[in-house]
Amino acid sequence: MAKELPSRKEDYSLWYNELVKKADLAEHSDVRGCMVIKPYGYSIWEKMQQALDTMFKETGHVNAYFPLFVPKSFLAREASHVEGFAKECAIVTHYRLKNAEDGSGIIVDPEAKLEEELIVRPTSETVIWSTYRKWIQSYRDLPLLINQWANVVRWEMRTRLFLRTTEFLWQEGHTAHATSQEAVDETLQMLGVYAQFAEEFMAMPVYKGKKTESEKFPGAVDTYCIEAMMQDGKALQAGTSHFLGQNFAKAFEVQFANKEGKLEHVWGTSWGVSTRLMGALIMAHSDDDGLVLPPKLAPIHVVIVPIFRSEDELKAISEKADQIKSALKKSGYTVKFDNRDTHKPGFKFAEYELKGVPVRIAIGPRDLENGTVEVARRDTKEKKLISFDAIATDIPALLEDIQNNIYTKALSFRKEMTTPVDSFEEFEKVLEEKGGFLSAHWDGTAETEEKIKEKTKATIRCIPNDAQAENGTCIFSGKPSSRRVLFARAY
RNA sequence: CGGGGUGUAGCACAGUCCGGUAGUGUACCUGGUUUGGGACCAGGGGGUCGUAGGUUCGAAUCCUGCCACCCCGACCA
Repeated sequence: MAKELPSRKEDYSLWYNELVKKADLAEHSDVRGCMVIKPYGYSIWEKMQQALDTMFKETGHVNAYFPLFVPKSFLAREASHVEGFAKECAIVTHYRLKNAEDGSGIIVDPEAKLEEELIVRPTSETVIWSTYRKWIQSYRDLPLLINQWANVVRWEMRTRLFLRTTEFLWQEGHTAHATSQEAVDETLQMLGVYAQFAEEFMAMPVYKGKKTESEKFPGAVDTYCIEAMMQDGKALQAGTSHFLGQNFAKAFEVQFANKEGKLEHVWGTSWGVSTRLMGALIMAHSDDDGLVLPPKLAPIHVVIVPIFRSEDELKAISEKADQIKSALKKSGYTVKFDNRDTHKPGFKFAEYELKGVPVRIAIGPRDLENGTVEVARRDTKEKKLISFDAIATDIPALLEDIQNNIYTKALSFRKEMTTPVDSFEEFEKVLEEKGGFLSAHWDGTAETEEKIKEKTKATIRCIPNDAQAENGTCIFSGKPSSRRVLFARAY
């Protein structure tokens, strides 16, 4: 049929692309590398935003908004930062168009060249730290705990819906502190917030850890991340939290007077998650029938599909549906009653499965007679009849069960896909045959990391925060190592 | 930026080798019959064939330039 998806096992990329389009989440736009997030996809992103925003506020942060444009000179102030982002910047050079004199159309007016080019922000550290300079004078101004919801542009060579687009939506937190310890604590706190969000809301287990020197954020002292496992055995970096040390404070001369009246540079952090989380959500749970949404992020929790032959039947069913709707609304659930008579029930069943609605209730003449409804859950596709009176208690319990079930499923999948390996032969073999995370000893050098990447395309995803001390030898160089790190091929 | 591929109706594609004025499926519209897992029948509307130029009586088709997108690398949230 028209909306059938390709098999997930056969071609994961194709399956992913088709699912994103057919479930009405997003599509490629006519603009290079950019994406249109469609209303249904955006409503899921809004649920994510809400949950995250609440968590940010609970940890003392407030929202603000900073400019889209970064003067070129700002970017240049932090050496490693500019080096990291220089290759992928969109640059505004002119501010006016005009009609071509030969009538060939609209051209850039060469007279309107900017004296200093403006970079479309790839991230906002530079704009924000140049502002913080004005805001921070004394220890009394600290800590400064600000988050921004924004769009950023990174001119990537190759793009993929949600995972890597030229423009993407995200949140970026930027904080300033009086002491190093406080900034480190903040960095780890926000990493914890991300991990909690991924696990509790997205039902997606993540490893928390630290990036290696070569993988860390340009301008950071330390980069921490959460890493998730996708169903095809590739890892996905789902969020990052950076301890910036005094790097940006020094670059932008942000100093404060401490209690002794001495000037000190402030300590910074930044942390972000993006619409990439949408890609993670899709790839963590969905199947060949379409999207599988965790109830906590589903824009529609329950859809009611009526099965009817006549107007009278529809009317009787509608009454029941309204009762269900208001009962579940009281418990905070969103219910959709799809009473369209332009589509058959079978079509609707398939459509809501494609869109990942966690619970479907079907009501037909038989149910009206027996005082029942048919309840189908999206995650396992199980169907059962329950009595009409049980809905108000059974459905909330079912939704909770779905949330737990998909988390448990993802967790056991990740466990299965995390393999300790002790030799390079084994490393290559497991990577090729099974994929997933490989827990292995590494000598700590960038050279070894790079060579393994060259040979296998696997990178060190992180040094897990909870890695236990364990003496071993590096799988590649044979040199001594004191703990295992996580390798994987990644998106 | 290197290597490969594709641009034809909203979407998916055929037609291109061998030039003769636009097709199929699906979606859409109308009418009817249907409705417990993606309905069926009949009728209908919709296309500057990516773009600019060239060859020709005649170009979706041949030639040249340009543009866009996709896949594989390098880069990355």
